[in-house]
Amino acid sequence: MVDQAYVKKIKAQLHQAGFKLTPQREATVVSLLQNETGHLSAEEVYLLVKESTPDIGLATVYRTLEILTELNIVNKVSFNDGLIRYDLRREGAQHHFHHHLQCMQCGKIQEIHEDLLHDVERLVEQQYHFEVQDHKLTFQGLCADCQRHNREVKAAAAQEKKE
Amino acid sequence: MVDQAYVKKIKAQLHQAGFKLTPQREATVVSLLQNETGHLSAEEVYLLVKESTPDIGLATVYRTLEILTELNIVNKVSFNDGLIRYDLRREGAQHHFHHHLQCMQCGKIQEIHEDLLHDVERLVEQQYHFEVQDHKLTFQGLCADCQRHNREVKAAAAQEKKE
DNA sequence: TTCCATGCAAACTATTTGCAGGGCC
DNA sequence: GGCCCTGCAAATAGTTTGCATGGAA
Repeated sequence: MVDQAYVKKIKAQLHQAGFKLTPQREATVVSLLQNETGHLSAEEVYLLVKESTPDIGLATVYRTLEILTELNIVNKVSFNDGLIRYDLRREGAQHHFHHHLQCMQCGKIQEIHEDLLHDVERLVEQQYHFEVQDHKLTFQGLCADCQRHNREVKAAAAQEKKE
Repeated sequence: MVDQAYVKKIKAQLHQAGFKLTPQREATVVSLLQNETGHLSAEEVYLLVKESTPDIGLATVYRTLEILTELNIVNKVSFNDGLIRYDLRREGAQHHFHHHLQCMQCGKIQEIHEDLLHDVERLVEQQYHFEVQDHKLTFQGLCADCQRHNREVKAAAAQEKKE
């Protein structure tokens, strides 16, 4: 279920930076991998890790997430709910962090892994002389499910009016 | 210095939503307008407003910023420093929130008011069936000043090596 | 032994809330 | 009078830090 090769790679990255992959850190990484698109907060990661490693402390989770952020294995993201959320970069996604679709009705967060910004980044570099290293892009709007749901509600209301 | 017509418009928006433009609220709006690209935190807004309205409370600033957010006059933004920052939407920028360039070296935040995402949004709507209402886009990298600075440092180091 | 890493608890910081008072319609 | 708004202080919530302990090299 979890990509062991990726865990190994992360272990190597930690070692190279002078950190060890302790059982707590490994359990944290595994939880993140098992919820790759979960956009988990520190607390949520903590609760998940606790299932496999019950006596881990919340502070350790915070410290691990901080290390993973430093190593650019995860990115901090925020969807304006007051929490920092931790989002795993995909293996190999060195220069292209994925994009998000945030539904303002149901709150669901979808991911887009296609690189949509290549041309825009070239333009920014040329026009604003800004050297782009990374980006964060979130679209806010209505997901397909909520659009359908709204259409149905609207149709039902029209029907009722007619009767 | 401050666009009075815009203040009036905001006043009208508040009224329409059932709020009053009290002196405290007006002072807060004016401070935001005077620092349109300042990406101020609540605390920073508070300190600025205090200059003109010394006995305003921090809670009032928070409450005002919350109202302005609801009315889509400001947007909350976050640059991963743990603070919520409040960014004035431009008058008329109903459907297009501006973009940000965040320099990872000096921390400066630049704004881009050109709409760069029109085509990308069409693509998202067609391909992902997501109805885009708004977006948040931040590029992270090196601003022109820091690039120049780095080149100079590098050149000086090379020069020193030669001598 | 040395050094990193841990869990716990305390500290800290940003933000929110409760409440009594005050002003305006 | 009723209602919204305010300032203050207290409460809350997320995150960070200090410290004594423990384990691996």
